[in-house]
Amino acid sequence: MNTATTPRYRQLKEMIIGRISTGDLRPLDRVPSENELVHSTGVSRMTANRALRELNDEGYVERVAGVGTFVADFKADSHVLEVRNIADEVARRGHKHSATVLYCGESSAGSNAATALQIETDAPLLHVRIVHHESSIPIQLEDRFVLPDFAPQFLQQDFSAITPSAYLSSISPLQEAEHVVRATLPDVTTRRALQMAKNEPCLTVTRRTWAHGRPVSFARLYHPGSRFELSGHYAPPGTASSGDRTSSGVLTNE
Amino acid sequence: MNTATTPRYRQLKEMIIGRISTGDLRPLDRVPSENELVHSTGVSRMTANRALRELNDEGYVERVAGVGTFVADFKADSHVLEVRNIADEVARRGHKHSATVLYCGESSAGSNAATALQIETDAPLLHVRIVHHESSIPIQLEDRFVLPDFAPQFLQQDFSAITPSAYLSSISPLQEAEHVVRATLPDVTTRRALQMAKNEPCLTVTRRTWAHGRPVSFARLYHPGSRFELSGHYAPPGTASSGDRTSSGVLTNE
DNA sequence: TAGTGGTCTAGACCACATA
DNA sequence: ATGTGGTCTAGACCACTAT
Repeated sequence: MNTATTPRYRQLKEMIIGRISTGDLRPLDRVPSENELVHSTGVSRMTANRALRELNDEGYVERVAGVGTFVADFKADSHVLEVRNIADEVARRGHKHSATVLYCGESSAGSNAATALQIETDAPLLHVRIVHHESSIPIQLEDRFVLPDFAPQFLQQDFSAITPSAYLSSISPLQEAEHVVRATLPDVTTRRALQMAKNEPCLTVTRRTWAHGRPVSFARLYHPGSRFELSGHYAPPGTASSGDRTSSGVLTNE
Repeated sequence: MNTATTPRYRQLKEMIIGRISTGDLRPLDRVPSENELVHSTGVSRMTANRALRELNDEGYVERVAGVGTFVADFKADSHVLEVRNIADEVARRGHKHSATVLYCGESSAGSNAATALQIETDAPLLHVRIVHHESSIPIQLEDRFVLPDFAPQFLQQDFSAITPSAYLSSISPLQEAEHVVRATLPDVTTRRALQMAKNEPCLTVTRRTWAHGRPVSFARLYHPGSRFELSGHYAPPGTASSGDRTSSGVLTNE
Protein backbone atom coordinates (compact mmCIF):
# COMPACT_ATOMS: atom_id res chain seq x y z
CA MET A 1 0.00 0.00 0.00
CA ASN A 2 2.91 2.32 -0.74
CA THR A 3 1.82 5.54 -2.36
CA ALA A 4 5.12 5.84 -4.17
CA THR A 5 7.51 3.19 -2.94
CA THR A 6 8.28 5.66 -0.16
CA PRO A 7 7.89 3.87 3.18
CA ARG A 8 4.94 5.06 5.19
CA TYR A 9 6.98 6.04 8.25
CA ARG A 10 9.01 8.29 5.97
CA GLN A 11 5.91 9.84 4.52
CA LEU A 12 4.73 10.59 8.04
CA LYS A 13 8.07 12.14 8.94
CA GLU A 14 8.10 14.30 5.84
CA MET A 15 4.54 15.41 6.46
CA ILE A 16 5.39 16.51 9.98
CA ILE A 17 8.69 18.15 9.01
CA GLY A 18 6.77 19.97 6.32
CA ARG A 19 4.29 21.31 8.84
CA ILE A 20 7.18 22.49 11.00
CA SER A 21 8.98 24.14 8.09
CA THR A 22 5.94 26.09 6.98
CA GLY A 23 5.22 27.25 10.50
CA ASP A 24 1.96 25.32 10.69
CA LEU A 25 3.54 23.63 13.70
CA ARG A 26 5.64 25.98 15.78
CA PRO A 27 8.14 25.26 18.58
CA LEU A 28 6.47 23.69 21.63
CA ASP A 29 3.30 23.00 19.65
CA ARG A 30 1.80 19.61 20.14
CA VAL A 31 2.42 17.06 17.41
CA PRO A 32 -0.26 14.45 16.63
CA SER A 33 0.07 11.48 18.97
CA GLU A 34 0.69 7.95 17.78
CA ASN A 35 -2.96 7.05 18.15
CA GLU A 36 -4.07 10.15 16.29
CA LEU A 37 -1.75 9.25 13.42
CA VAL A 38 -3.11 5.71 13.45
CA HIS A 39 -6.66 6.99 13.07
CA SER A 40 -5.94 9.84 10.68
CA THR A 41 -3.61 8.02 8.30
CA GLY A 42 -4.52 4.38 8.73
CA VAL A 43 -1.03 3.15 9.59
CA SER A 44 -0.39 0.78 12.45
CA ARG A 45 0.80 2.15 15.72
CA MET A 46 4.30 0.70 15.29
CA THR A 47 4.67 2.67 12.07
CA ALA A 48 3.51 5.90 13.70
CA ASN A 49 5.82 5.15 16.59
CA ARG A 50 8.81 4.74 14.29
CA ALA A 51 8.13 8.04 12.55
CA LEU A 52 7.82 10.00 15.79
CA ARG A 53 10.71 8.19 17.43
CA GLU A 54 13.04 9.00 14.54
CA LEU A 55 11.93 12.62 14.53
CA ASN A 56 12.81 12.65 18.21
CA ASP A 57 16.23 11.08 17.58
CA GLU A 58 16.88 13.69 14.89
CA GLY A 59 16.00 16.55 17.18
CA TYR A 60 12.83 17.73 15.46
CA VAL A 61 10.51 16.88 18.32
CA GLU A 62 10.63 16.09 22.01
CA ARG A 63 8.60 13.23 23.40
CA VAL A 64 7.43 12.89 26.98
CA ALA A 65 5.91 9.58 28.05
CA GLY A 66 2.45 10.08 29.38
CA VAL A 67 2.23 13.59 28.02
CA GLY A 68 2.79 13.86 24.29
CA THR A 69 5.06 14.86 21.46
CA PHE A 70 6.04 18.49 20.90
CA VAL A 71 7.99 20.45 18.34
CA ALA A 72 11.52 21.03 19.65
CA ASP A 73 12.43 24.59 20.38
CA PHE A 74 16.16 24.57 20.79
CA LYS A 75 18.09 23.63 17.76
CA ALA A 76 20.72 25.28 19.91
CA ASP A 77 23.24 22.99 21.47
CA SER A 78 22.22 20.00 19.45
CA HIS A 79 24.08 20.96 16.35
CA VAL A 80 27.61 20.28 15.84
CA LEU A 81 30.17 22.98 15.70
CA GLU A 82 27.13 25.20 15.90
CA VAL A 83 28.45 27.76 18.26
CA ARG A 84 25.62 28.17 20.66
CA ASN A 85 23.80 31.39 21.02
CA ILE A 86 26.53 33.29 22.75
CA ALA A 87 24.17 34.81 25.30
CA ASP A 88 22.99 31.36 26.39
CA GLU A 89 26.54 30.14 26.49
CA VAL A 90 27.67 32.95 28.73
CA ALA A 91 24.63 32.46 30.96
CA ARG A 92 25.36 28.75 31.20
CA ARG A 93 28.71 29.63 32.68
CA GLY A 94 27.00 31.79 35.24
CA HIS A 95 28.22 35.03 33.78
CA LYS A 96 26.41 38.10 32.54
CA HIS A 97 26.08 38.70 28.83
CA SER A 98 25.86 42.17 27.42
CA ALA A 99 26.08 43.53 23.91
CA THR A 100 27.09 46.82 22.38
CA VAL A 101 25.70 47.66 18.96
CA LEU A 102 28.37 49.37 16.87
CA TYR A 103 26.38 49.51 13.67
CA CYS A 104 22.86 48.67 12.62
CA GLY A 105 21.77 49.59 9.11
CA GLU A 106 21.92 48.69 5.45
CA SER A 107 25.14 47.95 3.64
CA SER A 108 25.76 46.85 0.11
CA ALA A 109 27.17 43.37 -0.29
CA GLY A 110 30.91 43.15 -0.57
CA SER A 111 32.38 40.40 -2.69
CA ASN A 112 32.71 37.98 0.22
CA ALA A 113 29.16 38.42 1.44
CA ALA A 114 27.81 38.39 -2.11
CA THR A 115 29.51 35.09 -2.87
CA ALA A 116 28.47 33.57 0.43
CA LEU A 117 24.83 34.54 0.02
CA GLN A 118 24.71 33.87 -3.70
CA ILE A 119 23.59 37.37 -4.60
CA GLU A 120 25.05 40.14 -6.74
CA THR A 121 27.78 42.38 -5.44
CA ASP A 122 26.40 45.69 -4.18
CA ALA A 123 22.97 44.21 -3.48
CA PRO A 124 21.50 45.73 -0.31
CA LEU A 125 21.92 43.72 2.90
CA LEU A 126 20.91 44.25 6.48
CA HIS A 127 24.07 44.64 8.48
CA VAL A 128 24.92 44.73 12.17
CA ARG A 129 28.17 44.93 14.06
CA ILE A 130 27.91 43.96 17.71
CA VAL A 131 30.43 43.41 20.47
CA HIS A 132 29.42 40.72 22.94
CA HIS A 133 30.74 40.88 26.48
CA GLU A 134 31.02 38.28 29.18
CA SER A 135 30.92 40.01 32.55
CA SER A 136 31.93 43.21 30.77
CA ILE A 137 34.92 41.62 29.02
CA PRO A 138 34.62 41.65 25.23
CA ILE A 139 34.70 38.14 23.81
CA GLN A 140 33.17 38.41 20.37
CA LEU A 141 32.79 40.90 17.56
CA GLU A 142 29.89 39.83 15.39
CA ASP A 143 29.75 41.20 11.87
CA ARG A 144 26.53 39.90 10.35
CA PHE A 145 24.70 40.28 7.06
CA VAL A 146 21.11 39.18 6.49
CA LEU A 147 18.97 38.98 3.36
CA PRO A 148 16.36 41.75 3.62
CA ASP A 149 13.48 39.66 2.32
CA PHE A 150 14.20 36.89 4.80
CA ALA A 151 13.97 39.11 7.89
CA PRO A 152 12.42 42.48 7.01
CA GLN A 153 12.11 43.47 10.67
CA PHE A 154 15.71 42.58 11.46
CA LEU A 155 17.05 46.09 11.99
CA GLN A 156 14.18 47.01 14.31
CA GLN A 157 15.30 44.49 16.94
CA ASP A 158 16.96 45.51 20.18
CA PHE A 159 20.20 43.59 19.86
CA SER A 160 21.26 44.44 23.36
CA ALA A 161 18.39 42.21 24.48
CA ILE A 162 18.25 39.48 21.84
CA THR A 163 21.15 38.21 19.79
CA PRO A 164 20.83 38.29 16.00
CA SER A 165 21.19 34.53 15.98
CA ALA A 166 18.36 34.08 18.46
CA TYR A 167 16.12 36.45 16.52
CA LEU A 168 16.76 34.69 13.22
CA SER A 169 16.00 31.31 14.80
CA SER A 170 12.77 32.71 16.16
CA ILE A 171 11.34 33.73 12.82
CA SER A 172 12.16 30.56 10.93
CA PRO A 173 13.82 27.25 11.61
CA LEU A 174 17.40 27.43 10.44
CA GLN A 175 18.03 24.29 8.50
CA GLU A 176 21.61 24.23 7.53
CA ALA A 177 24.85 25.80 8.64
CA GLU A 178 28.40 25.99 7.44
CA HIS A 179 31.38 27.16 9.43
CA VAL A 180 34.99 27.87 8.80
CA VAL A 181 37.37 28.37 11.70
CA ARG A 182 40.63 30.24 11.23
CA ALA A 183 43.40 31.81 13.24
CA THR A 184 44.06 35.32 12.02
CA LEU A 185 45.60 38.60 13.03
CA PRO A 186 42.85 41.17 13.52
CA ASP A 187 42.79 44.51 11.75
CA VAL A 188 43.14 47.55 13.94
CA THR A 189 39.40 48.22 14.19
CA THR A 190 38.64 44.71 15.33
CA ARG A 191 41.56 44.68 17.72
CA ARG A 192 40.37 47.83 19.42
CA ALA A 193 36.75 46.76 19.57
CA LEU A 194 37.82 43.63 21.42
CA GLN A 195 40.45 45.38 23.53
CA MET A 196 43.09 42.99 22.36
CA ALA A 197 46.83 43.20 22.87
CA LYS A 198 49.03 43.92 19.91
CA ASN A 199 49.89 40.74 17.97
CA GLU A 200 47.23 38.79 19.82
CA PRO A 201 45.60 36.42 17.34
CA CYS A 202 41.88 36.10 16.65
CA LEU A 203 39.93 32.89 16.50
CA THR A 204 37.65 33.72 13.58
CA VAL A 205 34.51 31.81 12.73
CA THR A 206 32.81 32.49 9.42
CA ARG A 207 29.33 31.12 9.25
CA ARG A 208 26.58 30.79 6.69
CA THR A 209 23.09 29.82 7.71
CA TRP A 210 20.36 28.40 5.48
CA ALA A 211 16.60 28.60 5.72
CA HIS A 212 14.01 27.54 3.18
CA GLY A 213 16.82 25.99 1.17
CA ARG A 214 18.87 29.11 0.57
CA PRO A 215 21.61 30.92 2.49
CA VAL A 216 20.02 33.77 4.39
CA SER A 217 22.73 35.02 6.71
CA PHE A 218 26.48 35.40 6.64
CA ALA A 219 28.47 36.27 9.73
CA ARG A 220 32.05 36.78 10.74
CA LEU A 221 32.70 36.19 14.42
CA TYR A 222 36.00 37.42 15.82
CA HIS A 223 37.21 36.22 19.21
CA PRO A 224 40.28 37.23 21.18
CA GLY A 225 42.65 34.26 21.12
CA SER A 226 43.57 34.76 24.74
CA ARG A 227 40.00 34.67 26.03
CA PHE A 228 38.19 32.23 23.85
CA GLU A 229 38.24 28.64 22.75
CA LEU A 230 35.95 26.34 20.89
CA SER A 231 35.42 22.90 22.27
CA GLY A 232 33.75 19.82 21.04
CA HIS A 233 33.15 16.44 22.51
CA TYR A 234 32.11 13.33 20.75
CA ALA A 235 30.85 10.17 22.31
CA PRO A 236 28.90 7.54 20.43
CA PRO A 237 25.33 7.13 21.59
CA GLY A 238 25.08 4.51 24.27
CA THR A 239 28.38 5.44 25.80
CA ALA A 240 27.77 6.66 29.30
CA SER A 241 30.90 8.60 30.00
CA SER A 242 31.55 12.18 30.96
CA GLY A 243 29.44 14.24 28.59
CA ASP A 244 27.50 11.86 26.48
CA ARG A 245 26.32 14.04 23.64
CA THR A 246 28.06 15.98 21.03
CA SER A 247 28.16 19.55 22.07
CA SER A 248 30.22 22.48 21.24
CA GLY A 249 30.45 25.74 22.84
CA VAL A 250 32.49 28.55 23.89
CA LEU A 251 34.81 28.50 26.80
CA THR A 252 36.53 31.49 28.20
CA ASN A 253 39.13 31.96 30.89
CA GLU A 254 42.91 31.75 30.78
CA MET B 1 10.40 -10.45 30.40
CA ASN B 2 12.95 -7.76 31.08
CA THR B 3 16.10 -9.08 32.64
CA ALA B 4 16.75 -5.81 34.40
CA THR B 5 14.31 -3.19 33.17
CA THR B 6 16.81 -2.65 30.33
CA PRO B 7 14.93 -3.00 27.05
CA ARG B 8 15.90 -6.06 25.08
CA TYR B 9 16.91 -4.16 21.96
CA ARG B 10 19.34 -2.19 24.13
CA GLN B 11 20.74 -5.35 25.63
CA LEU B 12 21.33 -6.65 22.13
CA LYS B 13 23.06 -3.43 21.10
CA GLU B 14 25.30 -3.47 24.15
CA MET B 15 26.17 -7.08 23.60
CA ILE B 16 27.25 -6.38 20.02
CA ILE B 17 29.08 -3.15 20.88
CA GLY B 18 30.85 -5.12 23.58
CA ARG B 19 31.99 -7.74 21.09
CA ILE B 20 33.28 -4.96 18.84
CA SER B 21 35.10 -3.21 21.68
CA THR B 22 36.89 -6.31 22.83
CA GLY B 23 37.93 -7.19 19.30
CA ASP B 24 35.81 -10.32 19.22
CA LEU B 25 34.15 -8.73 16.21
CA ARG B 26 36.57 -6.82 14.02
CA PRO B 27 35.93 -4.33 11.19
CA LEU B 28 34.20 -5.97 8.21
CA ASP B 29 33.38 -9.05 10.26
CA ARG B 30 29.89 -10.37 9.88
CA VAL B 31 27.45 -9.54 12.67
CA PRO B 32 24.70 -12.05 13.57
CA SER B 33 21.70 -11.60 11.30
CA GLU B 34 18.25 -10.74 12.55
CA ASN B 35 17.12 -14.34 12.28
CA GLU B 36 20.20 -15.59 14.11
CA LEU B 37 19.50 -13.16 16.94
CA VAL B 38 15.89 -14.33 17.02
CA HIS B 39 16.98 -17.93 17.45
CA SER B 40 19.92 -17.31 19.76
CA THR B 41 18.30 -14.83 22.11
CA GLY B 42 14.59 -15.54 21.78
CA VAL B 43 13.54 -12.01 20.87
CA SER B 44 11.15 -11.29 18.06
CA ARG B 45 12.49 -10.25 14.71
CA MET B 46 11.26 -6.68 15.12
CA THR B 47 13.34 -6.35 18.27
CA ALA B 48 16.44 -7.74 16.60
CA ASN B 49 15.76 -5.44 13.67
CA ARG B 50 15.59 -2.39 15.88
CA ALA B 51 18.88 -3.23 17.58
CA LEU B 52 20.74 -3.72 14.31
CA ARG B 53 19.05 -0.76 12.63
CA GLU B 54 20.07 1.58 15.43
CA LEU B 55 23.62 0.26 15.40
CA ASN B 56 23.61 1.05 11.70
CA ASP B 57 22.25 4.57 12.26
CA GLU B 58 24.93 5.14 14.87
CA GLY B 59 27.71 4.05 12.56
CA TYR B 60 28.75 0.86 14.34
CA VAL B 61 27.72 -1.47 11.54
CA GLU B 62 26.86 -1.41 7.87
CA ARG B 63 23.84 -3.29 6.60
CA VAL B 64 23.35 -4.51 3.06
CA ALA B 65 19.95 -5.87 2.13
CA GLY B 66 20.18 -9.39 0.89
CA VAL B 67 23.72 -9.77 2.16
CA GLY B 68 24.11 -9.14 5.86
CA THR B 69 25.32 -6.86 8.60
CA PHE B 70 29.00 -6.08 9.06
CA VAL B 71 31.13 -4.18 11.52
CA ALA B 72 31.91 -0.73 10.12
CA ASP B 73 35.52 -0.04 9.33
CA PHE B 74 35.81 3.70 8.93
CA LYS B 75 34.99 5.71 11.94
CA ALA B 76 36.87 8.28 9.88
CA ASP B 77 34.87 11.11 8.45
CA SER B 78 31.73 10.19 10.30
CA HIS B 79 32.62 11.85 13.52
CA VAL B 80 32.06 15.40 14.19
CA LEU B 81 34.81 17.86 14.54
CA GLU B 82 36.98 14.79 14.29
CA VAL B 83 39.68 16.19 12.16
CA ARG B 84 40.13 13.51 9.63
CA ASN B 85 43.30 11.59 9.34
CA ILE B 86 45.42 14.33 7.86
CA ALA B 87 46.97 12.04 5.27
CA ASP B 88 43.53 11.09 3.95
CA GLU B 89 42.50 14.70 3.97
CA VAL B 90 45.47 15.80 1.96
CA ALA B 91 44.95 12.92 -0.46
CA ARG B 92 41.31 13.85 -0.85
CA ARG B 93 42.41 17.24 -2.08
CA GLY B 94 44.64 15.57 -4.63
CA HIS B 95 47.86 16.54 -2.93
CA LYS B 96 50.76 14.52 -1.64
CA HIS B 97 51.13 13.94 2.08
CA SER B 98 54.51 13.48 3.65
CA ALA B 99 55.68 13.46 7.23
CA THR B 100 58.93 14.21 8.98
CA VAL B 101 59.49 12.61 12.36
CA LEU B 102 61.21 15.07 14.70
CA TYR B 103 61.07 12.91 17.79
CA CYS B 104 60.02 9.39 18.61
CA GLY B 105 60.68 8.09 22.08
CA GLU B 106 59.60 8.08 25.68
CA SER B 107 58.89 11.22 27.64
CA SER B 108 57.60 11.70 31.12
CA ALA B 109 54.20 13.26 31.41
CA GLY B 110 54.13 17.00 31.90
CA SER B 111 51.34 18.49 33.93
CA ASN B 112 49.11 19.08 30.90
CA ALA B 113 49.46 15.58 29.53
CA ALA B 114 49.16 14.06 33.00
CA THR B 115 45.90 15.87 33.66
CA ALA B 116 44.52 15.08 30.23
CA LEU B 117 45.30 11.39 30.49
CA GLN B 118 44.41 11.11 34.17
CA ILE B 119 47.79 9.78 35.19
CA GLU B 120 50.50 10.97 37.53
CA THR B 121 52.94 13.66 36.54
CA ASP B 122 56.26 12.17 35.37
CA ALA B 123 54.65 8.87 34.40
CA PRO B 124 56.29 7.50 31.25
CA LEU B 125 54.49 8.17 27.97
CA LEU B 126 55.18 7.33 24.37
CA HIS B 127 55.81 10.58 22.57
CA VAL B 128 56.15 11.61 18.94
CA ARG B 129 56.61 14.95 17.23
CA ILE B 130 55.84 14.93 13.54
CA VAL B 131 55.56 17.62 10.90
CA HIS B 132 52.96 16.87 8.24
CA HIS B 133 53.40 18.37 4.78
CA GLU B 134 50.97 18.91 1.96
CA SER B 135 52.88 18.92 -1.31
CA SER B 136 56.02 19.67 0.71
CA ILE B 137 54.48 22.64 2.53
CA PRO B 138 54.28 22.14 6.31
CA ILE B 139 50.69 22.33 7.52
CA GLN B 140 50.69 20.59 10.89
CA LEU B 141 53.00 19.94 13.79
CA GLU B 142 51.69 16.99 15.73
CA ASP B 143 52.83 16.59 19.32
CA ARG B 144 51.31 13.38 20.57
CA PHE B 145 51.41 11.34 23.77
CA VAL B 146 50.13 7.80 24.10
CA LEU B 147 49.64 5.51 27.08
CA PRO B 148 52.30 2.77 26.84
CA ASP B 149 49.99 -0.06 27.86
CA PHE B 150 47.42 0.91 25.27
CA ALA B 151 49.79 0.73 22.31
CA PRO B 152 53.03 -1.01 23.30
CA GLN B 153 54.22 -1.18 19.69
CA PHE B 154 53.54 2.49 19.03
CA LEU B 155 57.13 3.69 18.76
CA GLN B 156 58.04 0.91 16.34
CA GLN B 157 55.74 2.28 13.64
CA ASP B 158 57.02 4.05 10.56
CA PHE B 159 55.25 7.36 10.95
CA SER B 160 56.34 8.58 7.56
CA ALA B 161 54.06 5.88 6.16
CA ILE B 162 51.17 5.72 8.65
CA THR B 163 49.91 8.57 10.79
CA PRO B 164 49.76 8.04 14.54
CA SER B 165 46.02 8.59 14.37
CA ALA B 166 45.58 5.91 11.72
CA TYR B 167 47.75 3.48 13.67
CA LEU B 168 45.83 4.02 16.90
CA SER B 169 42.52 3.52 15.10
CA SER B 170 43.83 0.29 13.63
CA ILE B 171 44.60 -1.35 16.95
CA SER B 172 41.37 -0.47 18.71
CA PRO B 173 38.17 1.37 17.98
CA LEU B 174 38.46 4.87 19.36
CA GLN B 175 35.24 5.56 21.15
CA GLU B 176 35.29 9.07 22.31
CA ALA B 177 37.06 12.29 21.45
CA GLU B 178 37.36 15.75 22.85
CA HIS B 179 38.76 18.77 21.07
CA VAL B 180 39.61 22.30 21.94
CA VAL B 181 40.38 24.80 19.21
CA ARG B 182 42.36 27.94 19.96
CA ALA B 183 44.16 30.73 18.18
CA THR B 184 47.63 31.17 19.62
CA LEU B 185 51.01 32.59 18.89
CA PRO B 186 53.48 29.77 18.41
CA ASP B 187 56.69 29.45 20.32
CA VAL B 188 59.88 29.76 18.35
CA THR B 189 60.39 26.03 17.92
CA THR B 190 56.92 25.49 16.55
CA ARG B 191 57.17 28.53 14.31
CA ARG B 192 60.37 27.29 12.74
CA ALA B 193 59.15 23.74 12.34
CA LEU B 194 56.16 25.03 10.39
CA GLN B 195 58.15 27.70 8.51
CA MET B 196 55.81 30.38 9.69
CA ALA B 197 56.24 34.13 9.40
CA LYS B 198 56.89 36.15 12.53
CA ASN B 199 53.63 37.04 14.32
CA GLU B 200 51.67 34.58 12.23
CA PRO B 201 49.09 32.92 14.48
CA CYS B 202 48.56 29.20 14.94
CA LEU B 203 45.26 27.38 14.80
CA THR B 204 45.83 24.93 17.62
CA VAL B 205 43.73 21.84 18.19
CA THR B 206 44.15 19.94 21.43
CA ARG B 207 42.61 16.53 21.35
CA ARG B 208 42.01 13.67 23.74
CA THR B 209 40.96 10.28 22.49
CA TRP B 210 39.28 7.53 24.48
CA ALA B 211 39.30 3.78 24.05
CA HIS B 212 37.99 1.11 26.41
CA GLY B 213 36.46 3.90 28.47
CA ARG B 214 39.64 5.75 29.35
CA PRO B 215 41.67 8.48 27.68
CA VAL B 216 44.55 6.86 25.84
CA SER B 217 46.05 9.61 23.74
CA PHE B 218 46.61 13.33 24.03
CA ALA B 219 47.73 15.45 21.11
CA ARG B 220 48.46 19.04 20.32
CA LEU B 221 48.12 19.90 16.65
CA TYR B 222 49.58 23.21 15.51
CA HIS B 223 48.63 24.66 12.12
CA PRO B 224 49.88 27.80 10.41
CA GLY B 225 47.01 30.28 10.43
CA SER B 226 47.77 31.38 6.90
CA ARG B 227 47.59 27.90 5.41
CA PHE B 228 44.95 26.10 7.34
CA GLU B 229 41.30 26.27 8.25
CA LEU B 230 38.80 23.96 9.86
CA SER B 231 35.41 23.68 8.28
CA GLY B 232 32.18 22.08 9.26
CA HIS B 233 28.85 21.72 7.60
CA TYR B 234 25.61 20.74 9.17
CA ALA B 235 22.43 19.73 7.44
CA PRO B 236 19.62 17.92 9.20
CA PRO B 237 18.88 14.41 8.00
CA GLY B 238 16.43 14.44 5.15
CA THR B 239 17.68 17.70 3.74
CA ALA B 240 18.98 17.12 0.27
CA SER B 241 21.14 20.14 -0.28
CA SER B 242 24.78 20.62 -1.09
CA GLY B 243 26.67 18.32 1.23
CA ASP B 244 24.16 16.43 3.24
CA ARG B 245 26.12 15.06 6.11
CA THR B 246 28.04 16.59 8.89
CA SER B 247 31.65 16.53 8.03
CA SER B 248 34.64 18.38 9.09
CA GLY B 249 37.98 18.50 7.65
CA VAL B 250 40.95 20.45 6.85
CA LEU B 251 41.17 22.92 4.08
CA THR B 252 44.30 24.58 2.98
CA ASN B 253 45.16 27.35 0.59
CA GLU B 254 45.00 31.12 0.98
C1' DT C 1 -9.97 6.71 34.08
C1' DA C 2 -8.30 7.78 29.78
C1' DG C 3 -4.47 9.09 27.05
C1' DT C 4 0.47 9.03 26.20
C1' DG C 5 4.80 7.10 24.96
C1' DG C 6 8.01 2.62 25.50
C1' DT C 7 8.36 -1.81 24.43
C1' DC C 8 7.45 -6.40 22.52
C1' DT C 9 5.43 -10.20 19.81
C1' DA C 10 4.41 -13.42 15.91
C1' DG C 11 3.19 -13.33 12.15
C1' DA C 12 3.51 -11.25 7.03
C1' DC C 13 5.03 -9.56 2.11
C1' DC C 14 8.65 -7.64 -0.58
C1' DA C 15 13.16 -6.81 -3.27
C1' DC C 16 17.41 -8.30 -3.44
C1' DA C 17 21.93 -11.39 -2.98
C1' DT C 18 24.03 -15.69 -3.11
C1' DA C 19 24.50 -20.19 -4.41
C1' DA D 1 15.77 -21.99 -3.19
C1' DT D 2 17.36 -19.85 0.75
C1' DG D 3 18.74 -16.11 3.45
C1' DT D 4 19.09 -11.18 4.05
C1' DG D 5 17.44 -6.72 5.30
C1' DG D 6 13.16 -3.31 4.78
C1' DT D 7 8.74 -2.70 5.95
C1' DC D 8 4.16 -3.30 7.97
C1' DT D 9 0.34 -5.05 10.85
C1' DA D 10 -2.84 -5.80 14.85
C1' DG D 11 -2.72 -6.89 18.67
C1' DA D 12 -0.50 -6.61 23.73
C1' DC D 13 1.41 -5.06 28.54
C1' DC D 14 3.64 -1.51 31.06
C1' DA D 15 4.70 3.05 33.54
C1' DC D 16 3.56 7.35 33.51
C1' DT D 17 0.60 11.80 33.52
C1' DA D 18 -3.43 14.34 33.57
C1' DT D 19 -8.25 14.98 34.75
